[in-house]
This record gives sequence, structure tokens and C-alpha cells, in this order.
Amino acid sequence: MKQTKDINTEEKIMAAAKKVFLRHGMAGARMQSIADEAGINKALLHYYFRSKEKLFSIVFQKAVTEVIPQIVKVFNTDDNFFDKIRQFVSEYLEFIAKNPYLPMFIMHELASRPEHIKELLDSVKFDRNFIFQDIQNEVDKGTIRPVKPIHLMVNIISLCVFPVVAKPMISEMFVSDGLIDSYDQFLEERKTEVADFVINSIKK
Amino acid sequence: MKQTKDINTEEKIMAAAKKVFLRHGMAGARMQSIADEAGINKALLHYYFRSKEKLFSIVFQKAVTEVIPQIVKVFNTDDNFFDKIRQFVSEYLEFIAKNPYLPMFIMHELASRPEHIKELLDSVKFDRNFIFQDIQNEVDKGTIRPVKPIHLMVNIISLCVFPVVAKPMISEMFVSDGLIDSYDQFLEERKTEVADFVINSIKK
DNA sequence: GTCTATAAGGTGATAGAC
DNA sequence: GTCTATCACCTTATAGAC
Repeated sequence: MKQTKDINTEEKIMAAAKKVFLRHGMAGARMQSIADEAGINKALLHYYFRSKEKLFSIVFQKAVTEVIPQIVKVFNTDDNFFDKIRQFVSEYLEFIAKNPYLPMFIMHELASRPEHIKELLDSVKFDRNFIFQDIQNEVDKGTIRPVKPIHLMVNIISLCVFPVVAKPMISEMFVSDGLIDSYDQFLEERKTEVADFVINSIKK
Repeated sequence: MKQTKDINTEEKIMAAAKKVFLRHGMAGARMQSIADEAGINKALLHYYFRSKEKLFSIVFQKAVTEVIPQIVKVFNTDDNFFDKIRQFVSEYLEFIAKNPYLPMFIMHELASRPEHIKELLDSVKFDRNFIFQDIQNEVDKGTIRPVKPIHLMVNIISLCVFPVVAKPMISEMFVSDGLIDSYDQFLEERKTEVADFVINSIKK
């Protein structure tokens, strides 16, 4: 019973911490907000996690380990290369749409507090060589034009992530202007639009 | 003489405030840091600008008005459409490289403090219809494949901005891995790489 | 494990001398 | 215009009762 309560509280805190940190960042987050969100009081936060810094580190670490494997997943299949791209774009876009604050949180904390690169390092040890190899193979086979694998990869991720990070700006500029109906519809369109854009660019 | 000193101090404060706010965001910025950076003391900050909030608003407003016109500039020329794209990518990439914290700052503050969208609004009143018209013309002429102007525009900006926002991550993943020599060289490569990527995707 | 109360230090802002 | 000194408040963190 004690144990059960223990786990539940810890999970509640983690969920609350993630929510608050992702929305406001380390500097903008308040321990009081996290306590409120978790339905407990501040003292209990410090009982479970020694300090704000500790709690933040765990949330940050989890955020990074959550966002990275998504990249590898699709490329581990044996599908046709262009199908892989379509599937990757669709799944990654969906994942980010469900976690819209994740990319900004990671980027912002990395930029404003470079000391956290170490925590990134731990999670970043996945094998991306086989993705680059995958791309290089297609170039060698002649199915796509010669392209530097790293630029192609960065291009695809940029096309997926940036429009989500820039949501407020896009909504303001285009939705309120009648150029698109809604931001959600815009994102939905991008699932095919981005894949088409990429494939048209590289196919021979 | 008084007047001269006045202006100099105000400019020094603005420069210091921009530097500190852009690096740390509103929540992470400290008035003491800004005072130190400007070589004055806190009290003088409040003498020139009533509050942190006021000072922030001015910096934010300036940041937005600085980043927007860059987008329009190139498209106001009579160059060949593909040349326009090449030039836009090259110039925008260079501009962002010189102001690497600008995009993240704007996006982060807009996301975490939606009430500042009003300030964005004031600066966002530039005419982007003629850019969309420009793109639509090319589609009609048949020089590029049918593409929704808004997606093409968002795509180009994503390809330019995101890799700069994600600099810490890219440096960590690829530079320290030997996949690229340096981040700066990577950015330099992108000036042609991104333009090629876009043009290959849309040309018929 | 969970709470209330409080300490300890930081931060934005002002008063007042020069 | 610029400074020093100080206030009032907020925030993290701990002590101690239950």
C-alpha cells in the first residue's frame, strides 16, 4: 500500500514536471506550479527529488530519449526507400504534433544552458550510420540523385519539426489571414506535402 | 553633452538587453546581467525603462521587425524565379547565422507567452500576397510543378532556420562524430545545398 | 509519505544623495 | 543622469509535526 502510493505519487510528479518544464522551460518553471499540477505540495517535491535542478535533469533526459528513437524506427524496415520516407514523415509529424513542446524545449535548454549537452550525449548514442548507408546505397543504385546524406537527413527533420515549433507564428500569419483554414489542417496536409517535396527533389 | 551621454547610455542598454534576452529569454534574463553587460547599475535600467517587462517588450518588438523584412526583400526583384530562391536562401542563411539566437528567441517567447502575439501582429503586416502570387505565376507558366505556395514558403524557411536553431544538437551529433568538419562549414554548404534541394523539387 | 511553517537567498523595483 | 542603499516580494529548500 505504501509502495503503491509511492509509485503513484512519483509518477504524478513526473507527469506534472514534464508538463510544466516543457511549457515554460527550466527558468520559467515554478516548483509551486508543478506541485499544484500534481495535486501535492512543494515539500513533497523535494522529498522525492532533491532539487529543481535534479528534477529538471530527469525530465530533460527523458525528453531526449523520447524524441531520438523515433528517428531510427522507420529506417529499420526493408521497405522501398521512397515508402520509408513517406512513412517517416507521416509518423514523425504525428509524433511531434502530439508532443508539440518537446522539440522547442530541448533546443531552448541546449542553447541557453550548454552544460546539458552531456545529458544529450548519453541518449544520442544510437546508430545513425545505417541510415546514412541506406541513403548512400540509393545514390549508388542510381534511384536518387547524388546528395550528401547528412543534408538530406537534416532537411527532412527540418521540414517536420520547424513548422511545429513555429506554430504561433504560422497561425498568426496565415490562419488569421484566411490563407489556411486551421493550423491542424495545415499540419495534416504536410504529411503528404513534405514527403512529396522531398521525393520530388531526390528521385531521378 | 547631457543629451549625448543620454543617447549613448540608452543604446548601450538596448544592446545589452538584446544580448541577454536573446540568450536567456524573458524568464531566464536578469536585470543585473543586463546592467553588468551595459557597464551601469540596475537603478539606471529602471530610470530609462520603467520595468523588465517594458524593456523586454521593446527588445521583442525590435527582434520581430528585424527578422521579417528579410523575407520580403529578395522577392521584390525581377530576377529569374530560381535565382530568387538561390539568393533568398543564401542571404537568409547568412542573416540567421549572424543572429543565431533570434529565431529561437521569438519562437520561444511566442510559445511560452502567447500574449505577445499582439506585438508580433504589429510587425507582421507586410504584404506577402505578392510572394504567393509570384509562386502561383510560375505554376501557371509551367516552370514549376503545381505546389501550394504556403507550403513552399514554409518549406524554404524551415530548411534555413531549423538547422541554426538546432545547432547544439547538430554539432553534438555530427561534428563530434566526424561526419562533418565543423558546424560553420556545414552551414556554408547549405547555402547551395538547400537551394538545390528546393529547385530540384519544384522545377519541371 | 505527507503536511504546515519558515528559513535563506535572490530579484525587480524605488528612495534619496550627488 | 548616475550612483548606493534598501524594500518588498517571490522562490527554492529545509525543519519538524503527524
